[in-house]
Amino acid sequence: MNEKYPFDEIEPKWQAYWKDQGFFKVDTGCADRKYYCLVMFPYPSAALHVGHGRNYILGDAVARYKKMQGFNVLTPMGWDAFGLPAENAAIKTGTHPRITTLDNIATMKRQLNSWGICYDWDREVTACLPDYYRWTQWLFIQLFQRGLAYKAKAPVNWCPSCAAVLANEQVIDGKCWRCESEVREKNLEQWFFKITDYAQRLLDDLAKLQGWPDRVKTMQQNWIGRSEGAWVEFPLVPRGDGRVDPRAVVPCFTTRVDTIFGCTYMVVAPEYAGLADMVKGLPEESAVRAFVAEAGKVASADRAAEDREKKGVFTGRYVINPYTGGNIPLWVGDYVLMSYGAGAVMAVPAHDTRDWAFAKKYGLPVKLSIQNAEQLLKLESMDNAFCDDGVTVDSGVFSGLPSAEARSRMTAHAGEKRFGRAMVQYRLRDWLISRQRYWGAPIPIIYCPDCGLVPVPEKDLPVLLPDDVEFRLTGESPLARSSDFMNVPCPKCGQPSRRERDTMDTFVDSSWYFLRFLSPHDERHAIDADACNRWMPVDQYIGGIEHAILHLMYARFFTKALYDMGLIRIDEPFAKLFTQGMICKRSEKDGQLYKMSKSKGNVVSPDDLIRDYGADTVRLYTLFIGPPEKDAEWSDDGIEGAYRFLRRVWRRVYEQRELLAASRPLKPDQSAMQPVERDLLRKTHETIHRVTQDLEGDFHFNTAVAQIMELMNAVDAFSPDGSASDQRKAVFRHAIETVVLLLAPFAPHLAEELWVELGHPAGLLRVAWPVADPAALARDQVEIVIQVNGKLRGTIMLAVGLDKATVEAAALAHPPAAKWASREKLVKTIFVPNKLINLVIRSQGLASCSKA
RNA sequence: GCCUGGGUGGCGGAAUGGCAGACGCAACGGACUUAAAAUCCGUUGACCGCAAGGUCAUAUGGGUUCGACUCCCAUCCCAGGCACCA
Repeated sequence: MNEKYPFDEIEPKWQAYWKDQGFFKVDTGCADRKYYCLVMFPYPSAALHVGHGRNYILGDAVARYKKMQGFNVLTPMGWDAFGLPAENAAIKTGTHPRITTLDNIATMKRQLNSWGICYDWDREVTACLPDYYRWTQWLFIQLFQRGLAYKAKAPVNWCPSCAAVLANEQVIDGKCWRCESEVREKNLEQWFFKITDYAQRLLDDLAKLQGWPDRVKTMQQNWIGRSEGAWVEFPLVPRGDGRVDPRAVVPCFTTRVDTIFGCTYMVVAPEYAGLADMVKGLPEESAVRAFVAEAGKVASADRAAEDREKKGVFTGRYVINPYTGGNIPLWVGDYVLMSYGAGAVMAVPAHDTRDWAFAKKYGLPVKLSIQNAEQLLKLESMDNAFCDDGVTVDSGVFSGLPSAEARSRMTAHAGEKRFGRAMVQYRLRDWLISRQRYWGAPIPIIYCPDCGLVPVPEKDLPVLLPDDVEFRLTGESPLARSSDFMNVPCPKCGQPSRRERDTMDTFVDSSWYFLRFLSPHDERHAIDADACNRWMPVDQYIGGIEHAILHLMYARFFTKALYDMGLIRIDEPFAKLFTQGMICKRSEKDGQLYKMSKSKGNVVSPDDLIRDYGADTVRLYTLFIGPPEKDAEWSDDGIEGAYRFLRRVWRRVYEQRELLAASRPLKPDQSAMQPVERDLLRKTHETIHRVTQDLEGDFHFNTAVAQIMELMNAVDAFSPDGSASDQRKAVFRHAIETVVLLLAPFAPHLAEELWVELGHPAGLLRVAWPVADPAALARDQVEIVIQVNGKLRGTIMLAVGLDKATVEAAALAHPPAAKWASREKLVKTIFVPNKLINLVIRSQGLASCSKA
């Protein structure tokens, strides 16, 4: 050992040691004290920056802490390795995505290792390799066979830049989640997963997720968007020319059936299926057609903008309000969405802001059907709709009812008269999973002219990606141009057929990988049910908030679907979820704070930092930077502080090496201790207690590290010399050993090295996490805060456990407090044992005033 | 508009009813050094005061309480989610 802190020597040494010792190898046959710690597996984009590092460092610290607590810790890692960036690179450079992806994986794996992050690499899974995507395809077929995967023509989100469709969850503010291009609507035949079948369970089971942050649950709840209401059918008034309508009713969904007596017109979406038939041959037909054509040209994102002026035209048709029997005009309007409810709305301008605006614009009638209990509504003086609940008026037999009651009675009435019923609608749409791209798992379906859609038989899986493709951006899957791939006999009848050309959304790959980690090399099954039932759910899942809806909802859906298939016996995959904040850095260009990204030019490479300061410093600073659930700003100065601290710990052990070697472990005899020794012993155990609490709570690594720094400050202040008593040396040694143990999850290399220097056998992960000794925590004197009228006026040291009267007397004898108290009349005293005494005083004059 | 969070020194942040600013960074002063780096010691919320000490201070304004960063009400601002979803 020497004075210099040789991180560059010790770090590779211990990394090799952990690997050789197989510290994180797990036998999933046994699940005693199991702890499945999982960090979201990354897309192998290129190289990691320190912002990415936060997840892995958090996860590694948790895994090491749990390991030291004696848990059987499973921490696997893999690669979400299919995806567009690699294919886009191939279009530019011609290099096959497999090559760039595997290269990137090698780089990132090296970086994770150099960070000292330990995984059970024997369980590594790589989504783009056939031994994984074979099972992704198998799972697709299981979903297909249960009707949970289907093909349908529908208006879908098309990203022109990615030349592929997107799921609803992947459109953020009308833009592609990956490249931020404006998304366009296209009517295409695509593959969907029927996640809407699970809407209610996905919503209900959020209640089971006690270990999830509320905001993630709220986001999923909003996304699922359940609303209760009624389905009401409005009969079409037969047309005058004798033609018969194919469908005689126009149904709509409403959450406000209580307002229906105020419904003065009805509006259908421009895409409404029966619209062309309804207007055929009418004088209004050409105007309706022109309107529909015009609405189709506007991007759906623009149409959805709330401040956009609503437009519409009269269809020439009328419908009958089934409650009033009255005729009301049927309009077509661009503010009605085809994709929600029935694609039609009953318009109640008096009680709906949007209908109000539309009615005012086109001069449609407005009728009150709800009164406000607090303030009488008058149509003449209203300048907007009244949208709150109230009491029904002018509503026939339903008049005079509170809104809630009116809704239930009126819905029941619709049921009796068979023109409607209660209904629940969800905002959630089915998950669009086909992609017109190469670098994904091929959808294992064959189109036979006679048999139709035929799933690829299990024995023929995987459907391998062909190599004879050219990477071009055409909007059609490159697979379509591989004749070897496309042409295949029908598995059922043998006649020439064609394969599905699209590949699956990469979110399918990540929807089940946490199960595959439990049997990564199983060549006969996708999932090992026994291992899953023993080891699932994941005890602690760690990842970014950006997946609050996307990955985290898809994975929940998959788990539930697999549960229903009887493949596993758990129906929620992640017991606890931790979403860490992003690490940002100020851009040198504009001084603004941005998430680290290559395009912003504000990335910090871990490679340089590990070279200059060592992995432990980078880890410690990353944990210390702030509360882990919040975003944080990377500071180059901050890392110096972490480095200084670790070097100080190293130097202290080095400087005191002889004394440390000479000190015997002593049963601390507190009665014989001097106060400074007693204080350091107490500080040591307080630190153990608080660090453990911080880790057991919400991973407050920042305060945990601060506690250890405080203990180290106390150790430095203590600094015994060679002539110190055995007792003193032992207390010192105990404190510094505790620093080393507590640092083990955070700065593991340094901790391992110093542990050996302190004369212990190698292998800190086998050492039990320290437990605070209550006897050491005890104190015989406490500092009591003296307040006068709630203001701090001094502190005194007193024996522990004194009663109120004694403390009050001591406080009154304390000069500064006595000065304040003596002037006035003592009214009462508030006493918090061992903590505080508050003397409440009133001036004589004031006291008499208040009596008067 | 609705739903979540949040607003504390020069900076990152601590404290969830009981000493506001732990810990770290930066800054300043000092020691060591030919010098620098590193290290060590000290100061550091604002204001008044020679000092003892005092006053103010946790977005703003009220309230509850012996006592409020913490609880309640209102307002402003910031971030995230949802949003023409009937």
